[in-house]
Amino acid sequence: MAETLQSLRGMVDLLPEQIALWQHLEAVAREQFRRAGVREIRTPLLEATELFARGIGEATDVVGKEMYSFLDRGERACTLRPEGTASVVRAVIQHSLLGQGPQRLWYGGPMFRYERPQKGRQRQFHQIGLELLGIGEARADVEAIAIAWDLLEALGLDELTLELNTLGTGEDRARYRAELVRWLEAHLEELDPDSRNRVHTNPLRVLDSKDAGTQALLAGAPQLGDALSGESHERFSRVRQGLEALEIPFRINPCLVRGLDYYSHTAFEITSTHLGAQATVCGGGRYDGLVEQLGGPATPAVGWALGLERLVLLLAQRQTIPANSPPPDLYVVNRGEAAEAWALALTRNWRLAGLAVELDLSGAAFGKQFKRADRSGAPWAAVIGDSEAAEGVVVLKDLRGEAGEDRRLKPEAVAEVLAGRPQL
RNA sequence: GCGGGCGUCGCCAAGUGGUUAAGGCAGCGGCUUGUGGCGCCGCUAUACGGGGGUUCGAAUCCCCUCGCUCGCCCCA
Repeated sequence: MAETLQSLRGMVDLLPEQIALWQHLEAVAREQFRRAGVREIRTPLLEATELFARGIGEATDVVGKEMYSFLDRGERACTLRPEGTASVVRAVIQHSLLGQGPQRLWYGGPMFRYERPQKGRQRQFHQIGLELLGIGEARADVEAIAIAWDLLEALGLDELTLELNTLGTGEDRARYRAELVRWLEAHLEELDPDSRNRVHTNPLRVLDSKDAGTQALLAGAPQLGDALSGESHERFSRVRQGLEALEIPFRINPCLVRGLDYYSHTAFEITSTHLGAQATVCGGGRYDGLVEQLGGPATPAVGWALGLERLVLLLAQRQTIPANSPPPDLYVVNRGEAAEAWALALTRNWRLAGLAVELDLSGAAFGKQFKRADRSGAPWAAVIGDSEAAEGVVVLKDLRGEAGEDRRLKPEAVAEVLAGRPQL
């Protein structure tokens, strides 16, 4: 036997058994977006590396060490998209969509990050995301969050926590960052080693340290809230009031810092306690500077992304929906040269009439075929042997009924019987 | 990139140095050459992730390697 091949690390197959769950998820999301007046956009999986470098930020982990990047045959620097927002913004700019007014868009599909796989994290993973472009109102943040929240509720998920924070404007954050770094440098000796490393690479992250000693120390650190302008404060309170008015529960988390550079003002995460270490199901926020940074007109925007693998883990735990695809309506048992040819034609006609029909192609003994018919889960079997083929009739057998007798019917009558309108 | 755990048939799983490596499920064949669900019998070509070593002898011990998995970092 030849050596077997495997999918690449972190690239998983979704087998037929799991597909019903995924399709359910996608259907619920589509319906949610339809109701919310959000249109779908599809962008390429492959983009110029520069798009992500400029959009997400050179210094972030996503860009610095997690991208699937390579040179194509024309020596162009290409990257498999690690997230959706940058591509959507690029497309919106490229096609001047903002000239038509604000854009309410959603996207879905695979994303790629070169990370060590673990629970709820793959190298190829799937996101569904929302972007509201051209709307700067605090109400847009609230609406975006509400759409995500309602989508998760429509999936039957509860025990979710919405965490909320504000990052202020870029200037607010830069001012605070400098202040925080000064303070951290003064207390360098007291920090845990992990946090010490982050003082210069990602100082805001230190606030989120899991080390108890560091957390205690941080009580005396400068607060992001104090560095915010009055306008930023005002804006954040409008977001909070909006959520309260919609009765969407949330928790203020001053340590919540989004990793990507483009965020400003509202930042939020929806987490579950049933996922292990990778608890974030949905993450998002406002990114008012991104469109301009990518060469478009200054445009406020807010959005989020949902991680589908994590949702699937939660749905599978809850057994919210059946995981199997439905059985066929009719199983065609057939044997004999003339019968087999006729069965193929009949199967096609029944399918054209809208029935889900499985044709037994084994040519095996009737007994075997009935066994398979039974296991297929089909409620009915059509039996076609050479005598039926000669007479132009089909034996219709009720596989599930108590006293279901076999009936000899014209093939045209089969669809009627299955539809519950027997015609004798 | 760094830690921990694990790798026996398609799936679950016994076996921890010694004649032919249990068992269950699934699959296939037969009992039953045109009627299934139950039952019985049999099969899945020497299957212990791969390579090397120790030993009279290894799935069982050692080394290396690959893979999976959980966690760190980071993120959805």
